[in-house]
Amino acid sequence: MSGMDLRTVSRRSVCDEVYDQLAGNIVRGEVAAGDSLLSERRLAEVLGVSRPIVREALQRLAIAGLVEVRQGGSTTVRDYRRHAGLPVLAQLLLPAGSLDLGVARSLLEARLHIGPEVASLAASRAGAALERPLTEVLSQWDGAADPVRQQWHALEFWDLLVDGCGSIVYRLMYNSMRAAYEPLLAALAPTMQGETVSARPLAAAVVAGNATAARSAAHDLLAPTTHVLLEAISALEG
Amino acid sequence: MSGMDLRTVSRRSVCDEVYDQLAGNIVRGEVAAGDSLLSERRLAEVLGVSRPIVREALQRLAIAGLVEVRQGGSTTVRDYRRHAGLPVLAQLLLPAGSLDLGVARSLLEARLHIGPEVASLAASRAGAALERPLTEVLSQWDGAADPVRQQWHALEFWDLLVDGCGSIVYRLMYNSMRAAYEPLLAALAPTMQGETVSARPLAAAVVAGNATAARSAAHDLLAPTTHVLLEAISALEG
DNA sequence: ACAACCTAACTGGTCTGACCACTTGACCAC
DNA sequence: GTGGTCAAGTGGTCAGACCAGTTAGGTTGT
Repeated sequence: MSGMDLRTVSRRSVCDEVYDQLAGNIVRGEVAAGDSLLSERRLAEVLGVSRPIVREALQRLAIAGLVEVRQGGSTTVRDYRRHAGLPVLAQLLLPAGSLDLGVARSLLEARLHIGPEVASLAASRAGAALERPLTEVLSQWDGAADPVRQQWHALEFWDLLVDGCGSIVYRLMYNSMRAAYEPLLAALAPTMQGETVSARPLAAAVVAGNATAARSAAHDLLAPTTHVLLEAISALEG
Repeated sequence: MSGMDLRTVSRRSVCDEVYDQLAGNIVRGEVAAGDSLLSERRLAEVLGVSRPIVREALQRLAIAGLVEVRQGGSTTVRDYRRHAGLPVLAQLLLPAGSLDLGVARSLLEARLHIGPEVASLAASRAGAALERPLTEVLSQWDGAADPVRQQWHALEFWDLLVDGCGSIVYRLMYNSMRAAYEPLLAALAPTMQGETVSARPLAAAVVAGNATAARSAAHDLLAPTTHVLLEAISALEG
């Protein structure tokens, strides 16, 4: 049994499919901002689904900020750079199955800037209260066999820090950024492996309640892999 | 005509109403994470709308990360702290018409930490290219009669900086944070008025391409109002 | 020619009722 | 216990209809 490596089956509904197709066309720029979408009835016909399903997908696009729906008029594409929320990052990072390098760079930069702040806040606000959960996650992290499993524990580690920093804004940011990152996790796990050894000093600083030490420890953890990946991106861009 | 102060009529659809009711119940904690929602048919009956409308609202809740829908099983409430994206901030900041002070504090802190970074990046990446648009917005900002109009120009000012920083992540964060802030804009405008005088030095540093000066200028702009508001929040909390 | 009006043909918004696919839990046989 | 079976309830999808708002083009009056 232990070697079977099962995972939950993906159960994509028709609505998911429609949403992904439309969202993909928008973020890949195949329809420009201001353009009108086909009418709901036409879309239903073209996609071979019923109109309620098209509408459900359009509702999702609308609250994501990718389209604007007006009764009587046609549904138009919005400029996602101006109106979309952070969760759209996931679509932008992997627009057509391949990584968008500019988006990836932007994500790495933000991580490097916000991560240390989160660690600092967690140290001053949660401090010793994080001792037990952090050591628990750290031991699992060290014990993890392959880099992918390590990465999952790394995310859980940051999850604790983000909770500890007591900021709902950083919490929600983390959720959106994590959701964008997870599809890449397996591919990036080997590179990220270097962060493992720096986690203990960070945890120690946080538990000690030393905000400045936590900030710099977090920077020390994030900076090396950040720079490696940024250089790799520069190289790929030519 | 000039004194009529018209605004676009709000045209709330039934679906919007259902969404707001359900989202409000969730973020106000009136239903706990893990609880099951009523079935779609029951909700339709209770709310007096048709099932397709209930479904559209549920789709929106689902991609917002507030509920989880599973075919065959019941729709359950998720822990928004763990799964919701940044746009939910808008609902959390004004959950029942009155401000949530903890969320507001968190938002102010994040603004103070990220704003200077955005200014710094804009200085090093856009620099002189921002001269014309920034001076234009600044003149409008100064010329604005009342504090509310000033705030709208202030947002436009930051809009330019966020564009100039060349980071899609900060751009999307800004969109979500701005959307949460806008309903409060009128109430906070008098307090924010103090930021007006600090905008010119910030613009000058950015246009000069001086990243460190831009960072500190942005901090000088944001810090005073941030501290005033944080103290006001502390006072209100007792 | 021009302006105002009006109508027809779109658009999205909502409803109804039906059927399918899936999950759950209870019951039953082994 | 273990596994099979089944019924009830859930979400997933569909079809077709009608309401409500927008838009464009034609009509009318001047």
